[in-house]
Amino acid sequence: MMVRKSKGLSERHISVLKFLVKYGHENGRPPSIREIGDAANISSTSVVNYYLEQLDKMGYIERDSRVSRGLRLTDKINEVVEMITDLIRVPILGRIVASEPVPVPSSDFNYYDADSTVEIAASLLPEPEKNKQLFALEVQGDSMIDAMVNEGDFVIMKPINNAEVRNGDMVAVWLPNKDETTLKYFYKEKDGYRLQPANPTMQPIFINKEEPLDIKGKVVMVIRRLDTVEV
Amino acid sequence: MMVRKSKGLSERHISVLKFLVKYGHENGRPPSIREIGDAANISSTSVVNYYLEQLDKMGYIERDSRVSRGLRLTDKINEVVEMITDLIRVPILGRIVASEPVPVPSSDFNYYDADSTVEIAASLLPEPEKNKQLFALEVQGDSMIDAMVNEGDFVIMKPINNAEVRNGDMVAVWLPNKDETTLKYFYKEKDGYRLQPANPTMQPIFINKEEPLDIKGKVVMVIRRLDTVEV
DNA sequence: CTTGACACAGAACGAATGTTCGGGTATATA
DNA sequence: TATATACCCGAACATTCGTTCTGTGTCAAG
Repeated sequence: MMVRKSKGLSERHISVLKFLVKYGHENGRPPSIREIGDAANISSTSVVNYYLEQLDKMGYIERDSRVSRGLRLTDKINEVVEMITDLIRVPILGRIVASEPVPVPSSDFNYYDADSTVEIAASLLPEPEKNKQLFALEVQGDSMIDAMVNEGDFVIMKPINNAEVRNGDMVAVWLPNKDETTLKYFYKEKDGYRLQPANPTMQPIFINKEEPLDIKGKVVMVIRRLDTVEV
Repeated sequence: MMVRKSKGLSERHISVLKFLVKYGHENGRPPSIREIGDAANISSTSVVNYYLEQLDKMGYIERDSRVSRGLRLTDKINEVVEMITDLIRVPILGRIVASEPVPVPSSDFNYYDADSTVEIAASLLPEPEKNKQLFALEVQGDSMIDAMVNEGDFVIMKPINNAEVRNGDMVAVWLPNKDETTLKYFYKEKDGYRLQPANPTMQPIFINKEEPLDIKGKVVMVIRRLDTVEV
C-alpha cells in the first residue's frame, strides 16, 4: 500500500505535478484528467479529480470549472521545484581562464568525481541538448567579463567542433596565435570569422580564414549562484 | 462582404492568430474551436476548422487530431508578429543623462509629437502596466552603463513617486545632493536605501534616511534597436 | 469494536469539443 | 454561360472530457 504522509505532498501529488510540468512543456497545453491518470497510474478519473482538488486548495494549481484542460500551474510550484524537476548532473571538468585552453571531456574515459558536479534543471535546457555529454567549467578571474560572465559563474557547455558550429552560437574558442581562450558569439563572414562579445560596448575580434581557431564547445547555459548573501 | 486576398493571410487568419496569442497568454492553454469562433465572429465550427487547417498548412500552427484544444503556435508566428500584436505608442519625452534630472510627463497637458514615439508590443508588458501613462527616454552617452543600458537605448518608464516604489523595482532616481540621475534597483534598508546597479561587478550606493532622493519613475522595459546593421 | 477520515475504483451522465457532410453564395476564369 | 474555387453556414455525430455518485478497503482514534 501507499505510504500516507500526514502533511504536505504525497508521492501522488508530486507525480501529478511532475506530469503537469512535463506535459505542458511538451505540448503547450495542460493535460486532460484522463491523461493525468494514465501518467500517474491512477485508474479512476474521480481520483485524479480528487488530487487536483487538493492541489488547487494547496495553491499549486488553479482550475476552471467545466472547461476541458482547465487548469494552470501557479507560481507556488517554484517552492517545490526541487521535488518536481528532473535534475541533470553535469561534471565540472575544471576552470576556464583566458590564458589557458579549456578542458574538454575525454572520449574514452568517463570517470568524474561525484563531488565536482553542478545540478541543472532539465526543463531549462533546449530539448536536443538534454541527453548530450554536457560539462561545466568554473570561471576564474574576470577575464570573461566581456561575455557578461563573472568570477565564480559556471559555464555549461556542449562539446562541438569547428564543423558543427552555427552562426549565433556562443562558443568557447581557443586562439593558438594569441594563446587565448575566449567566450564569444560566433559569426561566419566572407573572409573569415567574427567573434562578437556579449557585452555590446566591447569590440568584436576578426579572424582570417587562414588563422587557426579551435572551437571547444557551445555554451548552453550560465549559472550564477546567488545563495551566498550579498551585501 | 469580406475582401478576398489572393495570397497570404486574410483578415480572418490574422484575427484567429491574434486570438490564439491572446488566449494562450491569458489562460495558459489553447482555446477550443468554439471559443475561437466567438472571438473571430465565425458562427460555424466548420469554418473555424477550415481556417485552422489553412494555418496548419501554412505552418503557423500545429494540430493534434481528436484532442481538445489540440493546437500549438509555431515559431513562424514571429514572422508576422507585427500583424498580430497590438502595439502601444509610447511618447519619447527626452533624453536621460546622468548629469540632468529626467523629464517626466506633465499631468495637465497631453500633447506629444507624433514622430517622437516608440512602439512596443502590449503583450510584452505586465498586465497592470498596460494602460498606464508610460513614457520613453533615450539614453545619451554611456553614463547608464552600470544599469546595462547603453547609448541609443530607450528606457520605457512608468511614472511613480517615492511612496509607490517597491523593493526590487528598477527606478530612475534623481539625487539632489549629487546632482545626478541614475538607474538602479531600489531596496529599502534599516537606516536608508540601497541603490543596486544591474551590473553585478559594480558597487551599490547607500543613501541615508535624511538625504533627499527623488524617484521619477519605474523602468518597465528597455529597448535596444538592432535594425541598423552592425559590423 | 465502532466510527470516521482517507485513499481509491468504477460506472454513468451530461456537457464540451472536434469532425464531417450537405448545401449555399460570390467571384473569377475559361 | 458554364465551371471551378474560395468562403461560409447549420446540423448531426462521435469522442473527449469534467463531474458526480455509489461502494470498498485501510487505518487510527475513541
